Amino acid sequence: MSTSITTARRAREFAAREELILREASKFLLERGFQGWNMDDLAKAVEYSKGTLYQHFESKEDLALAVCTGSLQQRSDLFEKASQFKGGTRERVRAICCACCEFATAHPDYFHAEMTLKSVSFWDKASEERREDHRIQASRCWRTLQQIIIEAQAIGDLPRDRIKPEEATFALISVTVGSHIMAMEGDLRVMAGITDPLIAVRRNGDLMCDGLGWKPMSYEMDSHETDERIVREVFPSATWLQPR
Amino acid sequence: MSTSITTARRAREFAAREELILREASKFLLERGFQGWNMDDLAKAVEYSKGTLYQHFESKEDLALAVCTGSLQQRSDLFEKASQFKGGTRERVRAICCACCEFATAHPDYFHAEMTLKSVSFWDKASEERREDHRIQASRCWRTLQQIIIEAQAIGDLPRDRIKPEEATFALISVTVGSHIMAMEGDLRVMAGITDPLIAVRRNGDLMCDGLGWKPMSYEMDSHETDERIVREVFPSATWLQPR
DNA sequence: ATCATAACTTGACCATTGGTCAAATTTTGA
DNA sequence: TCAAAATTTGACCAATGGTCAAGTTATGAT
Repeated sequence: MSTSITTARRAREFAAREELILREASKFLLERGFQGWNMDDLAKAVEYSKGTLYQHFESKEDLALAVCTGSLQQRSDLFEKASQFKGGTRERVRAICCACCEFATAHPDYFHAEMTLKSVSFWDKASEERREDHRIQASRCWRTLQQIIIEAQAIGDLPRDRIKPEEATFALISVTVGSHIMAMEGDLRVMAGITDPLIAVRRNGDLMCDGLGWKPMSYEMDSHETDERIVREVFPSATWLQPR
Repeated sequence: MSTSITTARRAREFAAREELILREASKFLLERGFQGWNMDDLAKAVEYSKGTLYQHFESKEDLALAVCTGSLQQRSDLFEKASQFKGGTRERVRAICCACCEFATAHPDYFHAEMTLKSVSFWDKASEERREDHRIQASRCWRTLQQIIIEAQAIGDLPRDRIKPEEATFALISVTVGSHIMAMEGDLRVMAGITDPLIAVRRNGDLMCDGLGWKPMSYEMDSHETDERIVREVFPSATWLQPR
């Protein structure tokens, strides 16, 4: 009876419960921030005792990191989906920016949570395994974007002499993350006169691409029309694209 | 005796002690993150009792926000100093980017702390007065940059038809913040092959300016020579500029 | 010099919460 | 039907943010 017939079901139930915990914790974390909830609340919400929670996660930080990694995985999934959009390289980066918008709609406060976790004292308290998972997902995002950049340089849409692919990837990731964080900031939105923060995210991505010399330039293409095609083909259930 | 002769000294002593508390708390916050220290540790470090700390700050969050606002004030000061650099508009944005490098050197973990504080549950626990102070400092940064952009559009260095000044400001603030955060990320630095993160920060600022169509373009100017002039004239004690 | 009052400082104490573990409960397979 | 194994539980502990009555010091009038 080394592998009983029940072990498979057990494993499935265990995984399902972990899902449940992650789902509830995700709500708490994104709505209230790391400090805004406690493990007793969560135990009550999932209808298991606290001890059971600690059978899945070795600390509150470990759990929060797992939640973030889950979000990041979805982000990577969206990136990969976007990168398969049929079109020129420049349109495909635009699709990546659209993936960011799709992600931001589903996880509006992800980056705050993420930044909180990056503080030394948090990161240390999570398990090494969980940290590794997070690194893996982060690198998936990175590689998806980098792939498009390499291709663009090979085709000649993006200058090869001016910038190295890693530098371009770094620039685009930076502007995307920065725009997200800033766009979610209430006061800044007012100052910037932003009505739709997600348009601003895509716009900033465009500007960075222009800076990289990525052809065609943003003022040579119809962004809105491109967005409509991308949404139709890749994110049909998107809610964030306003009609013109 | 409505205003005794001692009241002035008292006020001075009070202010001095607040400085002391902020200085120590700043060390703790930037080295260990919000969770990495407690009020007892801090009380011991400043050699006052915990009760006295709470005469200055109404909660740990309130104190942490005050620390961040202090950092942000220094950031704004550096921005204003940089904006007075004698040179073309494009050189002056470069000077702002240099101010960011100067700031990042002195406050390497500022943005992590800042992001942590932005979580709902933190922000709520700080006093309204302290939150207002923070808003004021944030808007100083914003306005300094915006001023240069308006000037550049007036002179004709920056196209007026393509983008509104607030949009340009938003784009540059976003890329700066994003670059900072990403540049401090160990794993990403490896992937991006970055040896000096602060060069990458300035480079991204350059690329965004290029995207905005800000003349002269980055490939038409000698960035390193510009940096040397900026450092000599505005940040003479800077340590972050490598010789060519 | 003395003293009543005001201003300030202190640290014992409280409530909350992350984390543990012995005991209780349930499941398993014979 | 039952003993052993696996799982779940929640009382309990330690750490820590925050309070406040008691203690200490400074003040200015006499």
